[in-house]
Amino acid sequence: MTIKDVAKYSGVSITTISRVLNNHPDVREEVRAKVLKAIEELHYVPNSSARDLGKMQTDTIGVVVRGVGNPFLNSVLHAIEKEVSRADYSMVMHQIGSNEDELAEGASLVRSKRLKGLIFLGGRFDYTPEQIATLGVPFVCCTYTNTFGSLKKTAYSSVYIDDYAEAFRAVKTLTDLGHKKIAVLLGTTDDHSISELRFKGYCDALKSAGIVLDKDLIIEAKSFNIDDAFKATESFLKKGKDFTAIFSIADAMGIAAIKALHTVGLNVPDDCSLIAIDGIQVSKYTIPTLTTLVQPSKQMGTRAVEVLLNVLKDECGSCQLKLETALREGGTLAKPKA
Amino acid sequence: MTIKDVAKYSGVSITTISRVLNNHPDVREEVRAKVLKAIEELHYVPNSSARDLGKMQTDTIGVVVRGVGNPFLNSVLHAIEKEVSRADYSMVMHQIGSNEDELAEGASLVRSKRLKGLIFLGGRFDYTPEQIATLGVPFVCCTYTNTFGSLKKTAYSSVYIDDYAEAFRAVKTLTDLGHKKIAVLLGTTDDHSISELRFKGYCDALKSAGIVLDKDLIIEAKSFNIDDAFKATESFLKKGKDFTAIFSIADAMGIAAIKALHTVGLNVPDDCSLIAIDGIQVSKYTIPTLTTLVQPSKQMGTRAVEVLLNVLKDECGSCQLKLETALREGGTLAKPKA
DNA sequence: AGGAAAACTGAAAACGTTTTCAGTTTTTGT
DNA sequence: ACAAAAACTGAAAACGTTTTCAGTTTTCCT
Repeated sequence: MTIKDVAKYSGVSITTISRVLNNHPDVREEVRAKVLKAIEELHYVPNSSARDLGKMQTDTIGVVVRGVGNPFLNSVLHAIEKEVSRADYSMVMHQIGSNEDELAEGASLVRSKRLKGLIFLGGRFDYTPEQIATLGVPFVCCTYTNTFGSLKKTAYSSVYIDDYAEAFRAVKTLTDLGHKKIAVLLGTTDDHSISELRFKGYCDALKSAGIVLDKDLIIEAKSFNIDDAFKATESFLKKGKDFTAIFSIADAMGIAAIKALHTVGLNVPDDCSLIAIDGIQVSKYTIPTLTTLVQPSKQMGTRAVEVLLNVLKDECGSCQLKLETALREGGTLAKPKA
Repeated sequence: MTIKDVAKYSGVSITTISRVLNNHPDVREEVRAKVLKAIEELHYVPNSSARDLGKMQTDTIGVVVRGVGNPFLNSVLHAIEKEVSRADYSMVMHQIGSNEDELAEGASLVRSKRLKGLIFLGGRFDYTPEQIATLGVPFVCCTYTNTFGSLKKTAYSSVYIDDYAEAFRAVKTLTDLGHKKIAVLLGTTDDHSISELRFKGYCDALKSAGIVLDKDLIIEAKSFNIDDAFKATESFLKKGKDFTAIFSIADAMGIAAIKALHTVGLNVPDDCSLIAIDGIQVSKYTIPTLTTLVQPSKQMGTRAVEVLLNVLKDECGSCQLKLETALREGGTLAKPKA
C-alpha cells in the first residue's frame, strides 16, 4: 500500500498525492477531496522512512536527560513527550549517567538519528561556543541555564527558573523566621548546574541576613538520589552539629531529610524547619507536608518544546524563558526554638 | 557525507561499504579494515532513513503506556529505554489516557512509525485474537497479563508478576496478624487489569481466612493517582467504618492513605496496619516506612525488551515470564488492637 | 595441473517518498 | 477578446541506503 496505489486508485499522479499529504496549496479542492477519500478507503499510511529520506530530515527531536530517577525531571519529560507528539514530531530519549558528557552524547545522537533539534534536561551545560557549534542543530536547555561561566555572552535557548533567586527566596523564608543556623542539603555540584546555582542563592541569602556561612552545615550528597540524600543527612546528624533549619535543593532530598530527622528523634518543624524547591506530587503527602517552591514542571516541558520548534521554524534567534515558582505551604516551617 | 564518499575514498564499491556496515561475512579482513579506517577518517555516519527504507524496517519498538504519572511505571519505562538502546534499537513512547483504547493507539503507532514491535505498559489488554491480529507486529504486555477473559488460550507474550497471588500474599500477611476488618484501596478497575486481579486476590485471601467480604471496606479511587487515592481515603474515613488494616494495591496510593489516616489522628500501625504492592523508591522514606511487596521494576523492563527482541528474531512463539516480588518490611504492620 | 567450490566484489535495481521543472489549464485585468 | 499571471498537474530526477545477481578472483581437493 504505497503512494502509487493511491495515485492509481484516484486517477491522479503521485505528485498530487504527495501534495495533498503535505498540505501544498497547489491542488484543487475537488481533487484534494477525491485523494483524501482514496487514502481513507485504502487505509493508506505514508512510509515515514521514505518521507524522511525524501525530505532529508526527520521531524524528530532528542532529549538528553541526566538523572532519570528524579521525579521532577520525569514530570518535565512526560510533558515534553506530550507536546512533541501534539506537534506531530517524534521524540527519542537518551539517558546519561553522571560521568558522561552531554554535548558529546547529544552530538552522536543527532548524527545517528538525524535529529532536528535537542533538549537538554536536568544536567549541566558549560561549553564554549566552538564546542557548541559541533552540535549542528538548535537546542534548548530545560530546567537550567548558565548565567555565568563561559557561556555568559553566548545566545542559546533555555527554559528555566531562576535557581539562584528561588534558592535565595527559600532561604530568606527561613531567615525571616529567625533561623540563623541553616544547613543546606545538596547533590554533587559536578553534574548539575542547578546544585551550584541554588547553593549560591543559599550563600547570598545568608550573607544578606548577616549570617556567616558555616561550612559544617553543608550536607553534600553523592547525587540527587533520595537514597544518597538520606545517607548524607544521616551522617551529618551523627556529627551533632547545631542547626535549626535545612534548605533542601530538591523535594526528593527533603523527603529523605524528614525521614532522617525523624529517625534520630528530631521533630519537624519544632526541632528543625525544612524548605525545598521542586514541588513534586508526593511531597504533598509527607508528614508533615513539605513546604516547597513549586516549579511548573508541565509548563517547563511544554515551553521547552515550543521554544525549540520556534527556533527550528525561524532558523534563527534564541529565547531565554524564565518561569516562576509558587510557594506551596506545608507544615515544615516554624520559628526556631528560643 | 554519504556512503558514496566513503566508497570513493577507500577505493571500493558502495556495496562493499554497506557490507562492512552490516557485518556481512563476504568481505576480506584487509578490505574491511581499510573501509573502517575510511569511515573513521571521514566521520561518516549512516543515514538511518535511507537505511530503514532500504531494509524496509525500522529497528524501532513502541511503548504504549497508560498512567505515566505512576512512579512504578516510570521505573519500568526507564529500564525499557536503557535496554532498547543497549540493543541498538530505538524506542518511541506513547502515553494514553484512561478513555483511549490501547490496541487502536498501538496499531496506529505501528503503522505511522513503521514499528517492529510493541510493549504495552501498565494498562489492560483484553482483546479477541481477531482484534489482536490487526496489530500486525509482535508485542509484549509488561506489568500484567490476562489469566482469564477472552485471551485465556491465546498465546501472547507477557512479563509480569502474579498480581492475584501477590495480593493474596499481602492480605494473608494481614489476616495472619489477626486482622479481620481489612479495607482495600484500589484504583478504578476499568483501565487496569492489575486493579482487578489484585482485588480478586484480596477477596480470596479474606475468604480463605474465613472472613466475609464487606463491601463498605472497598475504597475505590477514581484513578491510580496519589491525589485521587487521598481523596478516596479521606471520604472513606469520614464514613466512620470500623477497620484495622488497609491493603493498598499500589505504593503511591498507600502513601496517600498514611497521610489521610494521620490527618484524622489515626496512628499507623497502632490504629491501622498497612501493606502495599510496588516497592517504589520513595516509599522507603514514609513515616513509618511502608511495608510493601517489591516488584523488580528494572528487571521487568529489561526482560520485556529481551522477550520482544527474541520473538522478533525467531518470528514465532511467545513467552510468559512471571517474576517474583520480595517483601520489604517497613513499620506499617502490627497486630490489631484487642 | 585442472576443475569445482568458496570467497569476494561491483553494477544496477529496488525502496517510497519529495521536489524540481516544464507544461497545461484557468483566471484576471484591460 | 487577448495577453499575462496564477493555479494546477505530472514526468522524472533526486534522497542514501540495501539487495540481487552476475561476475571475478582465490582456495581447495584430487
